[in-house]
Amino acid sequence: MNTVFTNAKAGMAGVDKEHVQKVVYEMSKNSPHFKNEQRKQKQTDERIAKMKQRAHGISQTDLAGLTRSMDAKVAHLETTRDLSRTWLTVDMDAFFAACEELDNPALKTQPMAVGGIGMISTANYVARKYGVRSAMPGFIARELCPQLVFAKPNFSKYTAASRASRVIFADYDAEFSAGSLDEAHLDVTDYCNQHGLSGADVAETIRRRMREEVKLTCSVGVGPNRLLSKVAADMNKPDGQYVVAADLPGIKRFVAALPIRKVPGIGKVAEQTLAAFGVTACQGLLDHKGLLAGLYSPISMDFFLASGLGLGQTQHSEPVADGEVGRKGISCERTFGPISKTGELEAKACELAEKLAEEMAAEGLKGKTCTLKLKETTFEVQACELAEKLAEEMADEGLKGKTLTLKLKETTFELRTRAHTSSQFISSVADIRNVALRLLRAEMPIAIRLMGLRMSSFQEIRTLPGQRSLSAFIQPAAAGSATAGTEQPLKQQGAAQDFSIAFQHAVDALPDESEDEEPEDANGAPEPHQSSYSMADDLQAQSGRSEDKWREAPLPQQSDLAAPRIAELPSTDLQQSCTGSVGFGQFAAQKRKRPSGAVTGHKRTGIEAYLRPAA
DNA sequence: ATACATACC
DNA sequence: TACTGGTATGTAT
Repeated sequence: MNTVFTNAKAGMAGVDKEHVQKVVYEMSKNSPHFKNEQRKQKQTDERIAKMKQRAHGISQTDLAGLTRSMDAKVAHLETTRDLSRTWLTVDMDAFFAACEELDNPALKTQPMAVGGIGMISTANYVARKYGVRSAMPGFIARELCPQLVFAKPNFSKYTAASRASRVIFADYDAEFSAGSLDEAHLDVTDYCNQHGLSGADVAETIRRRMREEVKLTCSVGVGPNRLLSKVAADMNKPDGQYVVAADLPGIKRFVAALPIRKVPGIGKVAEQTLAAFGVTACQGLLDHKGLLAGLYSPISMDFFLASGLGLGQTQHSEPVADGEVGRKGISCERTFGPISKTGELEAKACELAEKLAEEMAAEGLKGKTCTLKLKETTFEVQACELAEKLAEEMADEGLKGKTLTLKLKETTFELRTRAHTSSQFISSVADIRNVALRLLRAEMPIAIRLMGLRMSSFQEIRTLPGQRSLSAFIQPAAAGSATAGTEQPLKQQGAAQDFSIAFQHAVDALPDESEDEEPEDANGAPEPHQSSYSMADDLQAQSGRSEDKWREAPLPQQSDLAAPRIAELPSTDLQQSCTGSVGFGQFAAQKRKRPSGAVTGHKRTGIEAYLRPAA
């Protein structure tokens, strides 16, 4: 049973859920994706079974001890409660879709989704009535709503609207944090005190200004911390607001009844594992704290209990220190649809086919062998292109990193990640590509639909005072491109204000902003022929691990970098057929030590069942 | 350090 | 026919 697209969401009231579920199932049931979903569900079921077993082994005595220990934890957490702050979470309504309607008002009355046949990122509220929602593949959406209009995503438009909204936010909290293009968290305590206003007043004002100045609607949550304001922002969507008062009994009542799935950080899996122990609302997190402590990690328990108590961040996280790299990683990933299989790749396939024709004549090779080699080479080309993209993005931010992670999504939708940490910081196309190709070749043969590269472990940039890069100084909010997830306080009110006043002009002007500084290589040609970093040196330095088979593969020659690359790249033998398309996906693999137990200033996602090693 | 999983938008 | 892309973090080894 596929439950992916049937979650209760804003705008889903009155939807024929049974019908939607049936359509989704019928469209999915025979696909590799569905098989993968079933595999993952089985994994979750097994995890739950293990947890049940473990729970069964907990004696009454153990349970009493665990409960006492959790009581102490609750008592401590309670001492950290701060009800003196007023937080706002502002969430734009159907953001991408609303931006498209701004440009084409005729769309307002039609069911419309931003995205394509493969994937939808946002649907307007008309489309949501049909069960169409974000993260739903377009072909299923079209089945649910045949009249559905698809709008092509236009990120510069969304970035411009986002910036216009941030100009407003900055008036109420200069250090607001942007969760994504369409969401922000504001500590409006000082503003409220200075102007004798309530959080609800500010929420009203922001919503009005958003309507007038950006021509979009948003929903606002008000609460004494980020958790509560965020949850509140969802309660009256769209175009509404909700206040969780800074009143302890009221907070406890509000949270007790809150379904755990509403808590940011509790997703589909945690919802299921907790439900297996009777926890469906946040009150259950407190009621069963002893049992849960026997099943989940201390980190998870801190998070569960804080959530159950309605505790959340009350202060902005530390600003990124000068010379520090704010982000932890940067990545590029791509799914190769039919497009990557046609055009250029096919032309190259023909070239190779010609070359191989002679051998075939001499040795009687079959055409199928030729095809397999082409497909493998295709992977390498994709890896090279991703390396180029990644290097470009890193150059934009002046980043150098040590750990490169290759992500592969097989045609079965199973994921594989392979990482290599270099002895030196690298950033050039050549260095990234060399590592990427090594990692990739060790995985051959493989049939994939998605490929990605991620660089992490960045070198801290130690700029001298006054040496901040021009682009970072002028456009702090734009430097990271249109990707979500980076938090960058807006400091440059002057420039941004102008932007807001001339919103439409700004939209037109935007594309220019992304290309500043850093002259590019002529014709996108490869980096200089010598590379600052040699993987061979790394191999020597790390010779203790020579049993890794990818380390034995020959180093790609620098000449491989010259276009056309495909014919020159050495290809290795494939044992089995690669059917399906080629793609990219990439994943983070990284750990940061965090003070456990510190709830404030600690963004937490992902709850894992914690199974202690068998004694 | 590496691999895999979960979560958010 | 057809199910994204980018970032962060937790768990296990």
